[in-house]
Amino acid sequence: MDRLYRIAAGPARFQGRRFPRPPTASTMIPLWSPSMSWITVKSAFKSPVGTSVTIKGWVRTNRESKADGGLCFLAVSDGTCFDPIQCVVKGGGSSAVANFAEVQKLTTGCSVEVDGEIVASQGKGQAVEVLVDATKGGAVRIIGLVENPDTYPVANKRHTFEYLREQAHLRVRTNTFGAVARVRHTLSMAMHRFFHERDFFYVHTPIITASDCEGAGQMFRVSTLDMCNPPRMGEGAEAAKKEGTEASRHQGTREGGSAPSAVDYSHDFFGKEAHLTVSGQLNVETYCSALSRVYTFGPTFRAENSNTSRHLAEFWMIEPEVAFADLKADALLAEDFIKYLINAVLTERPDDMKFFDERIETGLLKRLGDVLDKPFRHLPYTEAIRILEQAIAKGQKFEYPVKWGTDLQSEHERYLTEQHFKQPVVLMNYPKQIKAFYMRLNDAGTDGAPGDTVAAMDVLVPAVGEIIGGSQREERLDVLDRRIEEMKLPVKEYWWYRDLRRYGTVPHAGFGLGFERAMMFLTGMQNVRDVIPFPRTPKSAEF
RNA sequence: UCCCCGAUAGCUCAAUGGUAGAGCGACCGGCUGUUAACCGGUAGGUUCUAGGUUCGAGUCCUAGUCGGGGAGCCA
Repeated sequence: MDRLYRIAAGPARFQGRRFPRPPTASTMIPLWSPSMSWITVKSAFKSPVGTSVTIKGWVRTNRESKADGGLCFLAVSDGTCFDPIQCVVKGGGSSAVANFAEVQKLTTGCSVEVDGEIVASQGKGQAVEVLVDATKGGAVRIIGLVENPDTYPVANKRHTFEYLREQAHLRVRTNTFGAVARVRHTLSMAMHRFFHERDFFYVHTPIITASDCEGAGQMFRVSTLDMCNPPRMGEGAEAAKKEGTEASRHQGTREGGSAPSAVDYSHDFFGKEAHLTVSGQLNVETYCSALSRVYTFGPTFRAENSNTSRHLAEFWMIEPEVAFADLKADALLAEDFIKYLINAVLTERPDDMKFFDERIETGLLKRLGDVLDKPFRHLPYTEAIRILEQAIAKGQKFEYPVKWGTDLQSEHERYLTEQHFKQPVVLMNYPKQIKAFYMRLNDAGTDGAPGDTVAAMDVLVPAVGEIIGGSQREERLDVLDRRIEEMKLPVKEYWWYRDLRRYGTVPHAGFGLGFERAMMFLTGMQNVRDVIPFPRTPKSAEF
């Protein structure tokens, strides 16, 4: 400890023993202090006029002028805020920096270190700028040039998002993707803060799962077996070994002859089949049954062949779980959560949000403000069906029929949230046959439903659609077992999940919020591939 | 996975089956406390891949690859 921190006060005593006093914010002297030698562009903007500063960053644009015997206007960004800072580099007389000829040749993307003075700007477009005058110690040190500016992938001009996706390693240097990155960070922090402030504990649920019981779509296999010659079950094992790769080559064509027997996963790394997780919920429920309020936030994997602007093979999901909570409480938590996130990005990243409002989605700020103003509309599924049927009777056209007991289609959800209510809608109490086994069975006739319903909820928001899916969980072992049986699931696999209902079961509820969908909702970005740094989609895992 | 659309200069897009074009960007010059600058000039192409039709294919046909929009699945 004393190697890292200088201890300001003497040793403390705890139960009679001497301990170094734990460092506090006021006694910690940071070892890593870049502000000693340079400051961020963000803090340069906040520095008073007259301050000598050094900044480091990348050139966004370089404009030249013949005024004052020669000037270069370097817009330099270090990503710490939306705006680059303008550095006015002198090129005439004794004020000229020594390497002015090189500075003139700087192009978009070059990295530089600039010494100068914060001054009030003479031009329009910025309040302050960095004056680089050699007589006042001003200098520009070139750190890295852009070789062949003609082919620099993110030249200073408009690019389509489709093109920039192919330049994912450089796209974060653009206005849009820099803003996305900062808002994404802000959203992560706000999300943790929201739960932390409400006594939730962050639980790291596993990425690899060996239980095939999560049941939320196709999974990616995790294996260390030799794909060309995997061990086989029973007698087939010997045959497969003899035939070598021949056997596996015929795996796909199971016609005639002896089909190779199933792969013996007892020889695999975990001794059984393993996959990447599709949800942390079942695991987090175990911690909920001891810590009361928990959440998990991590990557989630779906091997579905989904080719849409709203799906990724690898995405991040936030899943809170609350003990002693019912569906109503769950819905209110979800609403508080979404509003907290909106407020956080609006107050913490006003520069980026202004940009999204002006260039990405006109009216974004108003849309988000409207969501903050009104309570979410709660609506039973059964009532939603009635509204949709009435809409059809009045002439509204849908591609898919509306019928109690079937899932609502995207077009139905969009109608409800974008046209009928024009605000976020929480749909509740869905027919049991279209929802997962762990959702709590409602009493017969809840909301006047003609069939059995479960305590499920979906939060639908304009422009994005389903952003949250959640439910009250089935805490009654006998009812849970009946549901597992009805859905023909392997009850043995759920032994530890069932244990939670055997030993001190409690009502509990939770939801899952797709982090990238929240990003789309908050930024107005229309493609999920543009709100995650390195998107993974079918046929695409570059970078 | 299904339906529709697309792939031509670094980028965005034109080009009736008959010599490959523009804007932006880059480079050079002019002008300017500039800032989506402006004006003039220069360079830049195996038209996604493989077949096919044709005297002749960027253009028509077949297959494939990749990309986009929509749908399903969902978050």
